[in-house]
Formats: sequence, C-alpha cells, structure tokens
Amino acid sequence: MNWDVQSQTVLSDLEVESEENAQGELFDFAYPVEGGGEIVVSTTRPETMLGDTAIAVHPDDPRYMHLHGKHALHPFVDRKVKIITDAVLVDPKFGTGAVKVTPAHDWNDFATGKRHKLEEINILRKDGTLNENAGPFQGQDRFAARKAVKAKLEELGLARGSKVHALTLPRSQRSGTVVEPIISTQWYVRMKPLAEPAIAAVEQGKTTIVPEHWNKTYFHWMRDIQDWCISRQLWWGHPIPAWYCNACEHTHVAQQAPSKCDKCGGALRQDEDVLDTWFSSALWPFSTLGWPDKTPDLARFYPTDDLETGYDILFFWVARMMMMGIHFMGEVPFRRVLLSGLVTDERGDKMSKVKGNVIDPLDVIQGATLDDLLAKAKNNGAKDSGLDYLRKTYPEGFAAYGADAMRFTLLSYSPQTTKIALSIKRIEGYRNFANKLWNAARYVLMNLEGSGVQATQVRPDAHCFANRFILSRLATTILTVHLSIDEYRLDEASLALYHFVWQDFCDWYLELSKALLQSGDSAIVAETRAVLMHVLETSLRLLHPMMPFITEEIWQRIAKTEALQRTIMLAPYPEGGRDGLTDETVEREMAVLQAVIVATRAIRSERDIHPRLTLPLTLRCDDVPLRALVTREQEAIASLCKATVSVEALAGSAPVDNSATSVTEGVTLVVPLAGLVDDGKERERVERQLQKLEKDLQAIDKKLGNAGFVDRAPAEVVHKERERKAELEHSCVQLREALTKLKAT
RNA sequence: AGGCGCGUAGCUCAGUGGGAGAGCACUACCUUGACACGGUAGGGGUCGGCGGUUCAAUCCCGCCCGCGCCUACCA
Repeated sequence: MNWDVQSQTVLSDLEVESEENAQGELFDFAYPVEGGGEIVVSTTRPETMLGDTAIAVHPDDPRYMHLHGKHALHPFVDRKVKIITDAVLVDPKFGTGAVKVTPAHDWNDFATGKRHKLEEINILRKDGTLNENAGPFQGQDRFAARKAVKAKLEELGLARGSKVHALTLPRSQRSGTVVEPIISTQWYVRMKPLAEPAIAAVEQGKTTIVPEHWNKTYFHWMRDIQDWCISRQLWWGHPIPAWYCNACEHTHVAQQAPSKCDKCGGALRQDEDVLDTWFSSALWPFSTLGWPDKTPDLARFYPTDDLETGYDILFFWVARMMMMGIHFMGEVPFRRVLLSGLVTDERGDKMSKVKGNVIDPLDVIQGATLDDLLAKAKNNGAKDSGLDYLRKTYPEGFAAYGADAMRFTLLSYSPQTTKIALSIKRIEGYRNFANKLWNAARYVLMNLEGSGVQATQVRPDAHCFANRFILSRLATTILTVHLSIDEYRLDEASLALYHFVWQDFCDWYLELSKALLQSGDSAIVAETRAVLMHVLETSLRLLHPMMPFITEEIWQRIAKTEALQRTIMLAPYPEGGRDGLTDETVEREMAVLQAVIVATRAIRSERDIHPRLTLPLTLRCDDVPLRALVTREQEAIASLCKATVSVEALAGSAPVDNSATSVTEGVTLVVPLAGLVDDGKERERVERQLQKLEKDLQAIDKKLGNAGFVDRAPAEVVHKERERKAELEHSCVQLREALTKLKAT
C-alpha cells in the first residue's frame, strides 16, 4: 500500500505524484557477517534497515560467491539477516552489488520477500514514527530516525561513506508528504475484467475521445492497468460494504447489512473505512439518476452525449466512469469525451493552494483588490513565495471583467492545447469585446428609435451594397460557426464571431450605414434600419451561448414582434438556410472597396494629413466593371475616407502635379495636394510600395520560369499565378509612372 | 528508460503542400454624435536545427537539440 502518514490513509497509485530529481543521499554501510567479514549495502532510507530481513546479491556475482547462504548480524536488533541470491532484484553493476531487503517497506523488496519466503517486519506506526520493532529507535519520527541510524552506524564504525543521489520521491497528492510503502490488508478492485470492455468500447467507437490523440494515452493506461486500492481511512465517503464477524473474523460483503455471521452466527462489525472518492465519482453517471432503480431520468439521460473535462482526470474519473458504467449499466456512460487543457496560472504553473496561484473565477468576474487576493491565498495556506507572486503579477488586483468575458476567454483556447495559461490580459481583451458589442447595440438602438422597426428573425431583403455586404458576411459567419461547433472547435466559432462583430459589423458596416441613414432616401433608410436590427439580433443569438449575460441584456432592449420568445435563451440558434445565403459577388466587390479605402487612409496617414481635412481623391481605372463599381460606391468611399471622390479612365488621363499615388486591386488612386506635398516623403512611400510588389513579382517569375512548376502543378494553380503576375505588373507600371512624375517636379 | 505532445512576431497562441496569421504589447496620428474598454495607419517572424521526398516544404518523412506531460524504475 501507499501510506500517507499525514492524512493517515491509504492512497491509490494515481494519488501518488512523483517529485523528479529530488536531492537525496545514497548511504553505504556494512553488515558484519556471521563468522567474520562484512557485506556493504547502499540505501537512500537508512532507517528502513531496522526492518531488513535479508541481503540479496546476484547469483553470478563472483565477489559474493563465498557468502551465499550465510547470515549477517543486525547491529541494532537481535536478528540474523540472511544472505540470499536474486537475479531479479539485484543489478550487480549498481552500487556495491549487494542490496538490503526490507519486505515490509519497499515494493520490490516485498516481491523479493515473497519469492524467498522472508519475514516481513513492519517498523512504522500510522503517524510515521517507528514502532517497537525499531529497538532503540522506537518512537522517533521516520526522518529523525534516519539521522539517528546513520549516526549510530558511524559510531559503530559501520558507515562506509555516502554520495549525493538524485531520485524520484513519491509524494501524496493529498498532503504532499513523502509516501511510505507499507503492508496492510485493504480492499482492492481487480481492474483487468473492467478495463477490457472499456478498451473495446473506445476501439469500437461507442465512445469517442476528442481530440483523438488522447486515445493513445487512454489505451496505454488501460492496457497496463494495476489493481485499484479503494479503501480510505477518512471520515468522509461511502462506507465500505464489508462486515467482519467479531467471533470468527469471517468476512461478509453485501448490499444490505447482514444481521449476523453466516458461519458462526456471531455479531458483526462494518469495515471502518470508506471508499476512495474517485470510486464514488465513477458511479456518478447513473448513481445520480436514481440507480439501481430504473427511473425515467436514468432511461432518459443514460447514456448521455458529451462529457467535457480536463485531460488530467482522464484516468481518475473518465476511465473509471467508463468501466463502472459498462459494468453496472451494460452500456457506456457517454458518447463523446471532450478533453480540454489544464487551466494554469499565467506562468503555466499548475494552480495549487500552497503556491497561492489559484485564481477564483468569481474574483475575475466581480473584481478583487490585491488585498482580497492575498487574504484568500493566505487563508488557503499559500506560502510567502506564492503571495509574492500575486503581489508581483497583480499589483492592482483584478478589475471586474464579468462572467461573459471569463467564459468567452475559456472558449477561445484551442481544444488541443494541453495548457490554458489563463491570462488576465486576454480576459481584458474579451471584456473590451463585450463593451464593443454594447456600444454597437447602442448605436443601432439609437438609430432605430421611433422607427417602429422590430426584430422578426427573418432576413430582410436588401438592395444597397453595404446592406447586402453585411448580410452576406453574417451568412458566412453563421456557416463558419456551425462548422466549428460541429467539430468541437469552440475556439474557432468564438473567433469567427469576434471578427464578425468587431471588424465586419462595427469597423465596416456601421461606418457605411451612417451615410445610408443620412441619405435622405426613405427607402434606403428603412432598408438599412431593418438590416441593422436583423444583424444585431442575429449576432446576439449567435453569441448567446458564449456570452449569455450581455446578449440577454441587449436582447431585452430590442423591439420585437409578438411572436418571439420572452428570453433569448429560448430563441432558436441561427441556422444556415435563408440566413446562410452568402453573396460572393458582393464580398469580392467589398474587398476592392476596402483596399481602395485603406490605401487612401494610408496616404492620409503617411502624409500627416489631419483627419478633419477632406481629401480630393481621383480614382482611375480602365476595367469597365471595376470602374462601374467604384463609381457606384463613390459615396461610400467618400464617407469612409473623408474625401471627395471622382472617377475617370486611366487611359489618356492627365498627370497631376503635386499628388500622392497608390495602386491597389487594379485601381489607381491619385490625391492632388497642392501646397501640402512633400515630394521626398511621397517618393519614399511609393518606392517602398514598389519594392514590395517587385519582390513578390520576382518570386512569381521564378516560379513560372520553372518548367517543372508549369508542367506539373495543377493548371488552376499556374493560372492563378499568371493572373497575379499580370496584376502586379500593372501596379508596378503605375507606380513607376508616379515616381517619374515625382522626380520630374 | 518507454509513451504522448510541443517548439511560428517581444508575450500568449491559431494555421496551411502553392501569396506567413490573431489577440495583447509596441510606434505615430486622432477626444469625429455608438464606443479612448475607442478609431486610423504602421513596425516586427531565416515558422527550433540538419538532411530527405516533391515542380514546390513552415506544413509530409528521418535524425538532432530544447521543453512539457504521462507511465515505469531508481539499493
């Protein structure tokens, strides 16, 4: 058994954690051999020598041939220690090649003891002090006894030196103390028969683990499974259903307490121990639903669809629920297991009360001062270093970021990451997102005031470019969200919504809508209002599972038709269908307009032209559909660039003195700026743009000059490269012309 | 020791066999009637290293280096 002397309970293998590379000491000492001579053994736990009942050597080791079958004399207790040969336990190359054997306090020695029928002498009491078998060391704590034993061996001249030794220390997950192997009688569950069907269930796809790569870990553990010690010496838990006869010690195991001993009729006492909490937890999928009664709940919810949890309890809980579920219910408890990463602190360290780095979600949601954080950590037993970490990392404590930001942040991490290093900065970013959504809603509601427009959850028809654009982007987003959710990629779904709301809706559409709302054309205004309402309302429904509070709050403020539900919680989640209608043409056209607008703003920014000044912008283009597009949407461009826009053909157009030029998407932008022009700066800007394009062009030329590429790559790939080349060449020509012009002036 | 996974911008991380991305941080300008928890424009990466497959590799394969986790062992 693994014994935790602090909690004074048995632990299962899974509850023992390894401390790697602990600094230990390998201590050598000599046992005097009966009839003369000595044999030197090594140990990292000198106190265990009090329980030694043998010394093992390798049967073929020539150094010890003469000692086979002899006895050593124990220096502290009246005991002869047999010298045995054992090829399993002993590695003749390690240390002295002679191993002290303590069957009662070491896993390997226990097995050796069984092979050689050695006496098992327990030297430990439950609290970690030594018992009466320890002779003169009785009553000492295990670590004090270690020192005392060493000192006494030195005194007797039996110490043979020591060296530092790195070892892995088994520590209790519960208390952190070093775990002691002891011999004790406890209840175990034989795991092989339970594991086999649980392995088969995953192999046959009855239960799927997501992400899939955890299958390997699951199988690896299940196939190499150890029996499970389920007794715990704790006051909290399910009592073990075992009864012992006071008279004859016969053991009874039953669902109902037996009244007297089956064998002798004597009085019974129940086992004082309780079941491992994980044993009880393993029953959770059905024990919570009324099992063993066949309740309607059990029929309805067993098996369930999805279980979501951290990968760190795949064995503790998931695997055991699988085994118990299959055993007791005859069926797997869930169809899918979704494993997420472990939430850690910002450094990536596992949260622990002792380290003081446990982040209480409520503090993040409601806000907390540094003092609040320190008080809570201290109360949970944090060490000073942990408190220092808090002081250093959160000098201002937490602002109140809200439950929506917290939830959205957790959703934004990829499911395949093993570590979720919860960053306050990231939470703050999503808090800002919630604020952005709130302000966008304010804008929409403000512009709908008194209009009588109601949310209908029916996609309005739209003719205006901007309205068609946002409806198409909404449709694309709905499709992306559905695809992502179907693949359990909530990170992708949340990212798609974040980008849609912030970029498409706020940065582009709301800005475009301003011109439409002020157009004075009542048909356009009505259409725009309907679209604003529809997109906002649909976005809220899309976001609701990820940001339940703010979406409900806004939704309640929206005017709605009678037919709609009272709460967004009951509103249908947006589906493809009519709302999933994307419009590739409008999205492609928008890409052109966006490029033109961004290029114009870049000119403004590079030239330090104040945002309040209106730019005179001329767009030149020979491509007829393209020119038609920018002509049709010149008011939109004007609005977003704060410019007056004119459009003309490129061919035959007159050069403009003192102007800034840019080329994008086949459109040449000219901004005449008499009096404001700094030719040097402009030349730099154009040269930089030209250089970039020429570099791209070079790469494409190299590719197209490669016969292997042209011959063997798919035709559409080659075609695409040729198109790009033409486009780049055109742009370069325009820029070179602009450069010549600048140099000439 | 065995198994699994990871090395991509200063940080945290997405991603793909054919033009390197996001958020934060950073720089400049801007308090414009939704929003400064904001807007606009920028800078920043030999995609860990070396080979191989391929017309083409950040992506596929092999080896190496570094890191993390799990399992086992450690007198």
